[in-house]
Amino acid sequence: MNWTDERVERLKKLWAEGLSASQIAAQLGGVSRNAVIGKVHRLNLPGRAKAGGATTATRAPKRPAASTPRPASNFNSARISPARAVARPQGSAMLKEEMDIDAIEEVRFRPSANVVVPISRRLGLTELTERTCKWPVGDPLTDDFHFCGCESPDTSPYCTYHQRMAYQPVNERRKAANRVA
DNA sequence: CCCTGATTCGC
DNA sequence: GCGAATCAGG
Repeated sequence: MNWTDERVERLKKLWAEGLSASQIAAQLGGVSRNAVIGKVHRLNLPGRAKAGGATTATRAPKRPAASTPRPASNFNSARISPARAVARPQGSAMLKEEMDIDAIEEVRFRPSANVVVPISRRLGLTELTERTCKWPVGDPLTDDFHFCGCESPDTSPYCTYHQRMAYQPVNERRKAANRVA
């Protein structure tokens, strides 16, 4: 995974918005937070530490809107807490069963307390490339339908977040749904 | 422990 | 230039 101009621009933007290095790494995909931090330094982007010492982000106590829910377009939250916030509030058009499965996915596919959800780039079908996540978002019958569009590794049609969902067998998902219901 | 960013250094 | 390993702090 190399630092293309496009990825560097996204890095700069997200860093300027105050997202943490690990969050940015999740948005870009294919890089670690260390890689992001390293790149930030090489680009001479303004760091977040106090001048001088070898210490850390003492400053930047209030990050803009990064770790708190964003404006709330349907998929654009940076973080969600476990049992909360369904990622696809396509409410009216969504089947009840589908909502249940989504809710379970929120809980089942979390590596830790928080799940970093990629910010959908809301690409249309014709905007997809080999390396963009092809996870569909929303109801295909509405104008709002789009694809995740985040960076995906060439080994998968999906970004790292959606791979977890894509590879979960459907019957497993249904069983899980029944268990809870 | 979870997280943060900063630094080092072999590649 | 890159980023894993490590450090140091919250």
